Amino acid sequence: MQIKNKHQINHRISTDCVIFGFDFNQLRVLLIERQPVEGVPQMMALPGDLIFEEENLDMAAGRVLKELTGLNDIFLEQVGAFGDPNRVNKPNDKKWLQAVRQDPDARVITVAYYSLVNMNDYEPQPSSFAKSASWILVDDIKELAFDHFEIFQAALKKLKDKINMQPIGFNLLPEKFTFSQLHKLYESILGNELDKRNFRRKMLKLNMVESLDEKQEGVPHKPSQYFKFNEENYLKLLEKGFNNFGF
Amino acid sequence: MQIKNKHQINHRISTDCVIFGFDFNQLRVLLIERQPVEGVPQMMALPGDLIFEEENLDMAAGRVLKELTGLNDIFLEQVGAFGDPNRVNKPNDKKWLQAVRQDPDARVITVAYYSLVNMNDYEPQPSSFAKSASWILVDDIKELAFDHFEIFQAALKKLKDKINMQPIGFNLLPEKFTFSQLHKLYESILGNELDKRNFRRKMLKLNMVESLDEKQEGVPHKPSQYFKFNEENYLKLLEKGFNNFGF
DNA sequence: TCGCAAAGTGTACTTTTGACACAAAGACAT
DNA sequence: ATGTCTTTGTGTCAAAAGTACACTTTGCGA
Repeated sequence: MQIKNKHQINHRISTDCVIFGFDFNQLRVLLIERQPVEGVPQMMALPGDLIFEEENLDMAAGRVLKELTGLNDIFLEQVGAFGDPNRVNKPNDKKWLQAVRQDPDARVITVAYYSLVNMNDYEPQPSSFAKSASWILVDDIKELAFDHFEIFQAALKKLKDKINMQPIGFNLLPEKFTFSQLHKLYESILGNELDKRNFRRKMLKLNMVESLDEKQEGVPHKPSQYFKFNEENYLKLLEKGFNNFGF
Repeated sequence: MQIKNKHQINHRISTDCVIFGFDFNQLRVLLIERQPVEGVPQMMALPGDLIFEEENLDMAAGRVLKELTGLNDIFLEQVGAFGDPNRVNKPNDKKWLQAVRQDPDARVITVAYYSLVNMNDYEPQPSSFAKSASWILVDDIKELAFDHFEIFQAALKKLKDKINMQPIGFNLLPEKFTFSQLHKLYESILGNELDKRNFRRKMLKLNMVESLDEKQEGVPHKPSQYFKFNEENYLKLLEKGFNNFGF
């Protein structure tokens, strides 16, 4: 192992975000439509951007999220780094091209994040790339540009694993929610059915949700009670050396 | 968000490896002694290197592992990307200095990996940085150079979480092992005691280990049976939609 | 007042967990 | 050969958790 010029390679680092939302029925991801490019099949992509000079990784991901959704202080966690010198499709919007042209040998490494947002809070932003954003059903995502499909899969797996270890699902719901919304959310994330009664029993036993003195109104059936997440009780659970919900 | 020069920043990407080993009693990590540098307190560091031109991330981590331990085809998994433009201590061995000097603004981003090796297979390599490597008890690691302590903690957490989801612990043991070695291994990783009988019962129920027709010899006490990991049975478990061992 | 649609509730059975103590095997020293 | 030392290996019982399953309640609207 010697000192060689081959170390002296430039890298472009970007960040891509897998932004999950929940429409009270199914799980969705916010994807952007890429500009059509000749000879390249049109595919959707994860929102992302190059990293600015004065930013660290988390800040860059937060910025992408903010520019796209208008949201701040949102659940955001790293998935990992992806990238290969032989990466097939190079990105081709203007910024990327400009950056890459100046140094054609630059490799692209992307640090992926996933984020959980309450879809109701989302408002499309006027920024250039945000205009073409839309919420796509997770089950309908079959391919994405670049290596974004691989990133998406890794993010989804991470979400599945983590929902068993931390109460992160509440980030996808409004502050007040019904039990069936919560139930459906867990089913959507985990990808399988959960018995309604057993789910409710376990949730209540864990003591993580708290019933509010408020009911649904105007629904053509028995109105459901509203609940909210109780963080204090969750912290108590943690102190007891808790580590797996077992869903 | 406009096209600005601030995008045009160069990055050095390195990889650092948290290499875990198990001495049949406690968990250890392979650390290297850094060259003493004036004015900088002497601390141990994770082995790592810049990424070569023709490599992808996984290959670079594999190369570091190989140069240090002589081992190939070892369990190796990404922990994540770390790095901050304001990173306090910059590395200071020669390669790093040379690389960084040519572009003093270059930011360092490191992609961390963790690896599980059988300590018995390890043989110190003659390569420069491998000479100063030694196995340090996990419990004795209180500080490391750069942001390596943070990386180490993230790797250890990942190991703890993952041992409940996949049978990765066997990578730390020889092919044949005794039940108490396995038991002690799980205790070392999880950081708490596990009841001997209950541990054995669960392991056997899961059907992941298989008893061999071979016993310890020459030990001044009742010799223990040898066991080995049974991968087939584990795959059957997976098919049943298995996801958590619950240790 | 009837029908509809979703909410909300309990029980019996099985499986898993958790706590706990003593006999068995072999090496070695006397 | 006998005793001592050290670690292996084993079973039970009670409590907790998980699983499977169906009917009543509520409010709206026709």
